[in-house]
Amino acid sequence: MVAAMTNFIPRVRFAPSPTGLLHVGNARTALYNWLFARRNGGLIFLRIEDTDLERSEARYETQLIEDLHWLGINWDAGPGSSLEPDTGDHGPYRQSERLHIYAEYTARLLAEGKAYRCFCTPEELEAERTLATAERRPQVYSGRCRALTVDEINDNLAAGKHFAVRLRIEDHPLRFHDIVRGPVEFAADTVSDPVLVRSASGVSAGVPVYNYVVTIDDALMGITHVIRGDDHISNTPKQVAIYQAFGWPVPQFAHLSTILGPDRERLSKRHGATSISVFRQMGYLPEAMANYLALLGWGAEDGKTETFTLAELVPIFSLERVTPSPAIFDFDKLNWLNRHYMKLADPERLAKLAERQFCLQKPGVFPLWSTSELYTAETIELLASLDPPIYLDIPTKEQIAERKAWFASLLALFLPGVDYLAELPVKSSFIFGIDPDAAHADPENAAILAEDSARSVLAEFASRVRTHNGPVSAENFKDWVNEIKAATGIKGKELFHPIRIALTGSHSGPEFDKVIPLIEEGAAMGLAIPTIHDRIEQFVGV
RNA sequence: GGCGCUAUCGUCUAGGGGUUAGGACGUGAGAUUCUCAAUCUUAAAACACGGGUUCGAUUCCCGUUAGCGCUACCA
Repeated sequence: MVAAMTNFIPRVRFAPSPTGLLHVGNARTALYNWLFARRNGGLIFLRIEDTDLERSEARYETQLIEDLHWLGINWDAGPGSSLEPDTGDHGPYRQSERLHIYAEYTARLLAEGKAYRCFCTPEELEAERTLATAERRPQVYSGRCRALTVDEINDNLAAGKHFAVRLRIEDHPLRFHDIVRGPVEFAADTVSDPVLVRSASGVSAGVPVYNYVVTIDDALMGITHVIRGDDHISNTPKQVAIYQAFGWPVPQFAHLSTILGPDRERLSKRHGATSISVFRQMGYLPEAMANYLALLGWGAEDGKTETFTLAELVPIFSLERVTPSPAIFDFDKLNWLNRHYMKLADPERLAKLAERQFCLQKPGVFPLWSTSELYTAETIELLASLDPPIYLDIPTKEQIAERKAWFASLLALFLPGVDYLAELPVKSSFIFGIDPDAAHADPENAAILAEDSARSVLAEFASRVRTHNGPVSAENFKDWVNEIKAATGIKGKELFHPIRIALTGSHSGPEFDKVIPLIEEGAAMGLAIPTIHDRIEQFVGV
């Protein structure tokens, strides 16, 4: 590799437009840039492409930075850089703050005759294009204004005609090396002389266009490897021509394939979650997301290993192993990875993240302890010692410990069955109470409950619950089940299903000897959770 | 229409002139369980098509087809 030859330091950039939430495709581009930079001892910059002032919004930039950090990606310069202030030696890193830079380069190109003024109107250009399509030719600009004489130009200027600045494409093939696709070549006559600077009157008058700006920025920032989406392949010959016109070295390119939805169309909102923020809100773990993204278009050399931390990825990542073909986003595999990382995750961290999900979905019961984290024990004591005392409506230390333990057993019970944390409150919903009417109304439940055996089981069970004092333990439950089995001769499904429906609203769910204590302990703790007794009264009372 | 990119199980991929074409997700079956999930075991599942080159091609070349991207004075 080039890097091995000298003390050459690769420089890459991630250059998103802050016009929306960070999409998984862009996130993967960012990740590959980051991995490449870290692998090769290079530098990575974040450059905000906000020249589209109408669509760009500051809040998207903030969110973007947050999402990248969440994934574990950092950068050496640019907004949000943790390593260097925004004033890096090649800044500023927002294109809107760089507008003053480009004019001198345009002047230089014009002076050297490498660019020219184009006075063609949009209508004329449109007519050229329709003609070209009709004649089955490539839609390239005719180059009509290339040969304008000095007098003609001056006349046009004097007449107040608007002009764009176009680059003169030399008559030789435009080639570039693409690390993931190999050599790519475009014939010169299939590429229009690109517009560098707009002519149109109005706000965008004289504003340089994307292809031009990107190229100048990349060159000025010393970018050596341009790693980006493959929707830029067709832009690349134009950019190469710009590098050549300035006599700048052409960087290496790596065009990453598109990420598709299950229907082979570009992944979009109608396929479900597509932005990093949304996955994050749903309670996906960043290490799962990063791992999945890394796997989407890249594979380890052994062809077998699939789970990697970012740190493990860095030493083995290589752009040469990136696949050129488009990849379909597989939610199932992401879920599998997320389950994998949930098993490995620190329980405290998981509990914190999970509690957040419950706070959103079960506000009547939660938060269990997180409010208390806003106050120190000293503050609480101090307030309580005032005259008159102020008691904060927050749990005591003992209560918090108790609740954390309870929540931990809830997690232990339900975590294996969920793909991501937001599913937790849904799957465990019955712990917090059920709707007896809905439970009866369910057709499968109704069929089970209609059996005579179900009636006798429930009657037997209810009488035991009613005569029992205090919380029902797993032992109590086991004894009762055995007693009922002996008394009625009913066993197996016929025995368990009706009880399960009465207690949980469904004929399937986690083991009773875990569920029963969870319910009773939660209720005993004063959480808004109906006891076994409450549930039976409610259910058989219907 | 033009230009370009792509093509191995349903999906992500490994491989590479001679292989039982490997792994993972998902799916099926079995074990376990009152049930679900989890877990373990196990099975099915692929080189798009047609021509070359070659003793031999899924692998190299050409073409076809299909998919996607670009085709703007958007980014």
